[in-house]
Amino acid sequence: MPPGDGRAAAARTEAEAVAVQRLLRERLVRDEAGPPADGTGTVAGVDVAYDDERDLVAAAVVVLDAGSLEVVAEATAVGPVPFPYVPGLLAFREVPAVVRALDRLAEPPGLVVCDGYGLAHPRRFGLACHLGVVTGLPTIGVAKSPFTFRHDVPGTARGSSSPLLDGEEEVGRALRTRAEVKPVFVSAGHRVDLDTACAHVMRLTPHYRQPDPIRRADRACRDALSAAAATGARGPA
DNA sequence: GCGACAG
DNA sequence: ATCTTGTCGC
Repeated sequence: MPPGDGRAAAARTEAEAVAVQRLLRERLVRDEAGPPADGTGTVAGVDVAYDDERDLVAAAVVVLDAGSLEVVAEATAVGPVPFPYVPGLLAFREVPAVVRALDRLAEPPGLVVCDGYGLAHPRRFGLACHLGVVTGLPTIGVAKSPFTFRHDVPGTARGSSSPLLDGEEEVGRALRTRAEVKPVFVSAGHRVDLDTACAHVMRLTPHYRQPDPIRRADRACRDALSAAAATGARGPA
């Protein structure tokens, strides 16, 4: 499917969503290393906030220069909530608004960092994989909890990691981005391998546990949601 | 069947 | 995700 064709990934029921995942998964590219984590190019963070009372979802994309980590572009999108929260089907709730926000950028980012999982998923097709296949962009997932997977506690030094395991299979990595602080859970998405994903996450976490682009996107989508809720509007004026 | 379960 | 004060530490 062509990049930006978000509607092709829509679903109304859980069974339909699972079927869509299985179809989209065939388009997942796993044999590319991904953009080098050497400070060149741009990296975007995406995140979404909800107001279920008002049936509003707000997505934000914040694009940073990969070297300086300064913001070079930003976009948001607001709309109705398209799908309930179902573990394993988060993408159907988040991806449509994120795709609309990405479409508003003048230039596509070199890498997209998602707040959630990629291959670390019951059907190996988490949010980051889904967004990557739908947009064609390289993606990785960075989650704050281990979901259903197990892992040994990594060393306490920044940069220590241990495999995130589904049985014997390494589906991601518990990566300590700050000494003495809970690790984050990194997994590959589309067109990026796990080692490269972890290297990017290290570069993107000079100060905090979570990658800078994610933190900025988190703030931006909350702001966009507040503005939309106050106005009663579903788009910028 | 029951519980656990990214955001 | 979201509801929410103070508190500890750099």
